[in-house]
Amino acid sequence: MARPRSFDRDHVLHAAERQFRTSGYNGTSVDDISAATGLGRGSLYGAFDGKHGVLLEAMSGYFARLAQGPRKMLDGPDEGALERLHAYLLRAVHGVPLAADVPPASDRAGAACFAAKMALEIGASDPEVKRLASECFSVVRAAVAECVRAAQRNGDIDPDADPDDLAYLLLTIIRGSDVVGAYGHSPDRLTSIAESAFALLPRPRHH
Amino acid sequence: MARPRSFDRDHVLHAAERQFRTSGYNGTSVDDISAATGLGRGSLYGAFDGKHGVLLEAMSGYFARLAQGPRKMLDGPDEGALERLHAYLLRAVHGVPLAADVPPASDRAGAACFAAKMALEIGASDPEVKRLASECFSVVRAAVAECVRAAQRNGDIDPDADPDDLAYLLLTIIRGSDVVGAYGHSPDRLTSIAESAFALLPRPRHH
DNA sequence: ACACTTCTTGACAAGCCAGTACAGAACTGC
DNA sequence: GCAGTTCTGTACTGGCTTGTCAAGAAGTGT
Repeated sequence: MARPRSFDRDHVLHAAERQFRTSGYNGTSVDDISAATGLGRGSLYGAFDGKHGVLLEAMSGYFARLAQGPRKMLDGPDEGALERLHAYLLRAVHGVPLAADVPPASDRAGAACFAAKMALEIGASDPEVKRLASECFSVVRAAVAECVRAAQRNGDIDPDADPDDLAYLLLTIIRGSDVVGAYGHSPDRLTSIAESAFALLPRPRHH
Repeated sequence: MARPRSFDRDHVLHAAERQFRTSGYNGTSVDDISAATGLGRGSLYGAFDGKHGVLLEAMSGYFARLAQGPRKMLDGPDEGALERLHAYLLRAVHGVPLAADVPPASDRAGAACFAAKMALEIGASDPEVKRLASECFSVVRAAVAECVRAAQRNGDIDPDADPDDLAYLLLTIIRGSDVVGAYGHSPDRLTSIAESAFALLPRPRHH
């Protein structure tokens, strides 16, 4: 029995995320968010709780989206696990797509992990941002570890290797490609990094 | 024939770097720099050129320091090259020390690559910062690649492996440990990541 | 059709920030 | 000791930023 919101919450959060991504947290003003989303100041403070609230909700939305990606690409039967890991790695080094778009190769910096970027900028003084970023990393790491275990069950990865160690290493490579890839290196180089990492995975010793 | 400066330039730049590291570029005001360095506004604008000038000079100083690290640890005869690479990797994942201090394990986030952090925050709109960061990456990558080549000459790494590919991969892991290590993971985990990466390096096939 | 609730818009005030200007201090060289 | 030059500290200004407030618009349910 009241006036409904005239904007799509997710759409607004996407626009805000894009703005935070390009200008950083401290680099974007409320007016910037207002311009990017089309919302007035009052609406922003009513629906969210100002700049910081927008960030937190945008990061939560990002987390929900991010969590789905690896699971959809990595979960599955043991048989194709290694191939799924391969495909995921190749895609992950090129960044996380903002929405359903394809990751644009021309703007690798803009496709860097949103959580990582925010955590690096303000995580030291913002425990909530820090926690959200940790969760983002954990969900990827867990999915990768599970896929490694599946590949081990299928005899494609050395069963003596610690799947958690490998998952940490792969996560580190993926995050590293955000910063290495963003500045000065071509998409081809990123692909080559992913291929090198994949080729180095410990294969089972031949009987 | 004039009054000399009463402060040590490098000392000031170190303090400014520390401030930029903890608060980010947009998160630190000129007054913050003033408080951190002890210099007044006038001196800051006279010696450097305001906030941006301080950042650029701090990054240049960082670059000079950074460039020395890998060279001192990695350059040398072919014989110990693999061991030197091992030692460097183990140290690099724990961050870059600010000065001659030991890298404090309790503040891995603060020991992240200064250039990478600044580039991620403002590199998209600041070509000079972007360029300085790229140079930082290049100097590390070149030193690592040279060490890989030395290890190959000594028969410790598969001669068929592309040393540049490996160097890119190792650089990516080192940069990734900045963000992965900073949030939620213990120093032991970082060591384990470095050991895993080292163990996966392609060894020469036995004759 | 009406009353009620919520949303939206624009404006406002208090505070912060970067950069400048000016006055005084300190040091050098003669 | 003095003139000249540079450094140092502080006050000031114009602009930007954040968060709030009040007035009007837009639906909802009866």
